[in-house]
Amino acid sequence: MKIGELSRRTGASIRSLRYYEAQGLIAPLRESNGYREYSPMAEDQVRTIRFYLQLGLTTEQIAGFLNCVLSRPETFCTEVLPVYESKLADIEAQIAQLTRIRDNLVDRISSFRGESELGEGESTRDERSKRYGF
Amino acid sequence: MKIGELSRRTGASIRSLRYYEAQGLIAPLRESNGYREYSPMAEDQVRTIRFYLQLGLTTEQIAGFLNCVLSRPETFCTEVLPVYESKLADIEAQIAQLTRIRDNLVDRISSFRGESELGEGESTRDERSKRYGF
DNA sequence: CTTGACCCTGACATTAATGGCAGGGTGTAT
DNA sequence: ATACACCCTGCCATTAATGTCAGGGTCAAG
Repeated sequence: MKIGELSRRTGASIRSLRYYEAQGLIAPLRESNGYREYSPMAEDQVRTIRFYLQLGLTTEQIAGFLNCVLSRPETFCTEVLPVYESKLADIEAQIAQLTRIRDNLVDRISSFRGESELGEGESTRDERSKRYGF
Repeated sequence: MKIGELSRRTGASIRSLRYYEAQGLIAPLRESNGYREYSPMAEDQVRTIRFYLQLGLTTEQIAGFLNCVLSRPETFCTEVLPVYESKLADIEAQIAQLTRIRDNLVDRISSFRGESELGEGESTRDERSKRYGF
C-alpha cells in the first residue's frame, strides 16, 4: 500500500507518516521509483504509534519499545513500565499545578460575584501584591 | 531605576523585561543615552504581569486589562472576568484530558503488577487495537 | 501527448516566552 | 586611559509534531 492509502486508513496525515519514518518508528520498503510501499501490518503499527502519542509520549520514547509491543503483549515489554511511570509522574504534577491555578481562578471569579469578602476599602498596590499568593 | 536593578528586584530576566515592553505591557522612559528608566511603580507592575503569566494568561490578554487592575481593585475591571472564565474553561478541559490519560496509565501500570486480569492468552494486533480505548 | 492524481525531497512556519550571543555604546573608578 | 560593569539593538535558538509550500518525478487513462 502506498502512503496516501495508509493515510486514509489511519487518519494520520501524509506529512506525519513521513515524520514517523524519519524518527525511526516505521520503515516502509521503497519501490524502484522511490515510492514508499507499506505492508498491511503498517496500518496497525501507525495506529499504535498514534495511540502512544495521544498518551503524551514522545516519538523517541515510543521508538524505545514499539518493536516489542508490536510483537507481544505490552505487559511483557519491560521497557514500557518505566516510561509509563515517568509519564504518570509528569501528568500528576501537571494536574496538581493546573488544579492550583483553577482554584485560584475560581476564587477570583467568585469575588466578582460576591463582591469583596475581604476588605471593602480601596486596594493599594501592596495589598494587591499580597493577594497574589503563588 | 535601570533595567538591571528592576530585574534584580522582580526576578524577571532583563530579556523578559524588554519582551514585556515589546508586547506593550510596560513603557519605561528613555534617558538621553537610550537607557530605559523605570519608575518605582514599575516594580509592582512587573510583579503583576508575572502573576498573570503564572495563571497561564498570555501577554496579549494581560495587556487588555493591566492598566485597569493597576489603578483599582481587580473586581472593578470588567475586562478581567471573561478572561478568567475562558481560561478556567481551558484549564478544566486540560485537567479532564490529563485525568483520562492518567487513569489509562494507571490501568496499564497495574496490569504489569497484577499480570493479566483480562485474558491470559496471546494478544493479537486486533485485540491491541481494541484495548486502545481513546 | 496531455491531463490529473499521486508521489518525492527539502525547507520554512507554527507557538510563546525566554535564553543567549555578537557587536557596540556609556559611565565610573582607578 | 584602561578596566569593568552596565546598557543598547538585532538576531537566532528552543520544543515537537504537524502544516504547507516549491519544484519536481511517475504513471495511468484518455
